[in-house]
Amino acid sequence: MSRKISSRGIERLALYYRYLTSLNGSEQAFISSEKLAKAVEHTAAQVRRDLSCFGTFGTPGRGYDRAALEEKLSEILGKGKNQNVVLVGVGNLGSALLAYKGFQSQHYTIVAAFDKDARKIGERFEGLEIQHIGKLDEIVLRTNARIGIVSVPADSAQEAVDALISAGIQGILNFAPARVAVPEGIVFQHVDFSIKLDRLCYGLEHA
Amino acid sequence: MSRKISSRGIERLALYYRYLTSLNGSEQAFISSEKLAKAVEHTAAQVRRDLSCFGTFGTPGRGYDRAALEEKLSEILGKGKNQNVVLVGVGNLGSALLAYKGFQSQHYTIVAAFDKDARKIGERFEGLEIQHIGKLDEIVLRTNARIGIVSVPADSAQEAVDALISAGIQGILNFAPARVAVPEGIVFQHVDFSIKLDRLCYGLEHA
DNA sequence: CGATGCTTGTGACATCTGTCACGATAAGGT
DNA sequence: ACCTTATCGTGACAGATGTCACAAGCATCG
Repeated sequence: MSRKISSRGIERLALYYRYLTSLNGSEQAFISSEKLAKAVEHTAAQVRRDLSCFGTFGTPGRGYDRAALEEKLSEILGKGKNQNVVLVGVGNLGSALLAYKGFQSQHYTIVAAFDKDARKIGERFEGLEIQHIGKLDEIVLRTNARIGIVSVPADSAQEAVDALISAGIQGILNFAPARVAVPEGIVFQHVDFSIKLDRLCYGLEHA
Repeated sequence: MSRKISSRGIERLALYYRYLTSLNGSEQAFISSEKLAKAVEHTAAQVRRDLSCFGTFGTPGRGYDRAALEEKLSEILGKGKNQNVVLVGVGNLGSALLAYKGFQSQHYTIVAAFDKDARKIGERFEGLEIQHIGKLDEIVLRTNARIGIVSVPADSAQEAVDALISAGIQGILNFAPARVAVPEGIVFQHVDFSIKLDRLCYGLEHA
């Protein structure tokens, strides 16, 4: 309880959770901070510190109850209930994301896909019919989606974000390589491939 | 020159660079740390500090020479020459990455795509013929590619990474949601969608 | 039931990262 | 030539993040 979790700490929690689910069921009933640390490539102290931010659920001499910890992390990360997600921009990246199994497996369901290109409307991807962006409000309302994925080109990103927010979306995962302005209170995450590539390239130059 | 650049600092450099190229050519000949900061949503002091790590190329009273700064950043980031890139795993995500214009535009060229599924070999995507993973060594050698993109499922990630490294690849951009071991000296970057989604979800819960 | 061994939770410390504020410097006008 | 204005570069500071190391706690065994 001693300290506030760091922003990066939250991502580590998600890693811990992913690891725990990956050894699904059985195995050992308890897991030590040491083992957990090895699995996600961090230090044992780091793991304990992160977890201690949300209470004390380890037992000295044994470690953490695997199932209980998994459950607790699920709760902390807000994975208790399924999350409905809408996606805007069904280009190459958008359709890859629609098909990406990594999302579906973990409590996320993409319930609708939108585009503004009239030619795409009506096409089906992965069982979803692409809808016109104009129907966003109605569908967000009906599905109670709280999360929106933006996979449009850079120059349409702000427009897409604005539309999502005005439709009532509270969290946005942006894949467009552009800075966008979001009002206070909206949770925002940016995934930027090309910056990572540049980062890689820098590493190669300065080896 | 005063301080060593931070890891995040490098990503900011890439942002500065992206911004500078976005106002391609003309406009104003000079740009201040203030303007640059606004554009990428950081502070002016941050921008100056980041740039100062690589020398002193601003002029008090005027700012930074736009073209010179762009050139300098290009050099720092190792973008002077074109980089050949190979891609392993042509599933949904892989084909999206092949088509992703964001890469091609900035000094990166995907020169080959590999898969281990025999049914996919020979198919063409974006002008590239998908090759069997067995040809990796030969093609890396011929094209002088230094960077590899991994877009295989989680359980094949380590295998793909090992193959790339033994073929002589020096930098890896991994999209598979898995931890992989890489030897000392290999530059490694991980893009993890689902962790970002989890991060988002946490933000929604603890608003 | 006490001794032993393992592992947690956390105070204190170390390090990394970002911000502030100000002296220094260049350009342009008077 | 000097004053004004704009803006840089950076020392000093502040805050965030990660590591160390150890007292305290539970389990197990003889």
